[in-house]
Amino acid sequence: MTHKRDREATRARLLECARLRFARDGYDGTSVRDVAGDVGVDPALVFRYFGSKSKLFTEAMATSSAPVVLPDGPVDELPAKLLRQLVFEDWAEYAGEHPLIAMLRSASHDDMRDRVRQQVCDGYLGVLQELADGNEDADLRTELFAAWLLGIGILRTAVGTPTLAKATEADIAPHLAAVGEALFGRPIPVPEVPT
Amino acid sequence: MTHKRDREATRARLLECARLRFARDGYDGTSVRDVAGDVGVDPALVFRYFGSKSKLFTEAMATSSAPVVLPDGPVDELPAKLLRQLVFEDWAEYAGEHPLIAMLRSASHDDMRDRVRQQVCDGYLGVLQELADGNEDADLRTELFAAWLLGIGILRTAVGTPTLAKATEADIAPHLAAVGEALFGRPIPVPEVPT
DNA sequence: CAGCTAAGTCATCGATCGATGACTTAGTCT
DNA sequence: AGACTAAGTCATCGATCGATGACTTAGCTG
Repeated sequence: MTHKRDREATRARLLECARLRFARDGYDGTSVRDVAGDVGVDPALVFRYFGSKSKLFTEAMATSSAPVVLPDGPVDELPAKLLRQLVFEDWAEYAGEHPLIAMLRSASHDDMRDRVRQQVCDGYLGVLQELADGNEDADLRTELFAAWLLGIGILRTAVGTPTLAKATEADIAPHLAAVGEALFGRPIPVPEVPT
Repeated sequence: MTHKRDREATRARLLECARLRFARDGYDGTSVRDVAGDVGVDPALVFRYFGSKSKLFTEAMATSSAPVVLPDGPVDELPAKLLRQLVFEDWAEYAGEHPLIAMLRSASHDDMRDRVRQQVCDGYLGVLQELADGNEDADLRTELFAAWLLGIGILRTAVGTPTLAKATEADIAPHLAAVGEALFGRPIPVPEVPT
């Protein structure tokens, strides 16, 4: 029965609470004292463990027990999987929203902006690109589709538009198929929604 | 030749600089001292004129010499007009972005969130709704289209995705027509782009 | 010029924030 | 038990922020 004082456990709890705060209130809206208070620990400990608020943010966004993993599988099913992950998955560790959308709350800082762009470009645009193969303007079509998914997520949670906020995956699925086909010129199957 | 000291002129300059700062750096990222400094005036004057930082923000976002005016005209042309206004118009007074997107930078505050939602719902969704007439899920289709426009704007300027950031209105126009038709089941004319 | 009014300034307060370094306490090992 | 180490705390600094109230000065009028 060792460790009531457990460095790694405390560190992990700090990261967990930091994730929630940063996702919900943004970088500026979250103080180190807030995070430390959630854990019930002295604020100075945060600096001992992470060095600075900025490094705490970086590590909190990078590490998660439910990490963001890009979907794979047949290309035709990617749009539906991305919709599910970006819009409908309940990212409990990030206050309910997808980490990317949560991170946009802190995007008034240039380095956060860069981080979001890099994540979008290197991640989501890459897996979508295959869908646009064979079309001219393939890159543009890809980004336009990504813009749609991102916009849906933002309108749903960050803005809180009435109909979209209540919409289910099954409600949106047929329109996903229609828009996907319009952009990529190939049939996009309606995802199976678990009932 | 009266008035080197002109209350209304100074007020107007304060509002102008506040708009730029708030749009570029967000609410938290902008200090009253910043705005006063831009105008070359004492920070205390800001409180004398506007009462509080929050009221300064409200008035700065509400008043503009280039006010946001919802497009009208034939419904078929609305999507193209909205795309132009939301994504391609250079809102110089708001640091280049549409006021709505600029305002999203301050959306970590709940009242800002409410303001954005109200503007979207009462404004843009209203003028778009007519396009979805006759479809089932009319409200949902409308919001999905609005989400697309918003997402394009955000990906273009706030995130800075490479292809979209360089895309012109003429590049996007054909895809606008395709997606619009997919969502609304009616032909959406490609907008005439001035050359 | 005198004097009034309004535009603008100065000094300052209280709170909060990120950050630092010295200190205290809990847990383990001999 | 006593000492050593690492986990956590305390006191505090310096900067910044929003906000307030008393003060100064510019500009018009008689």
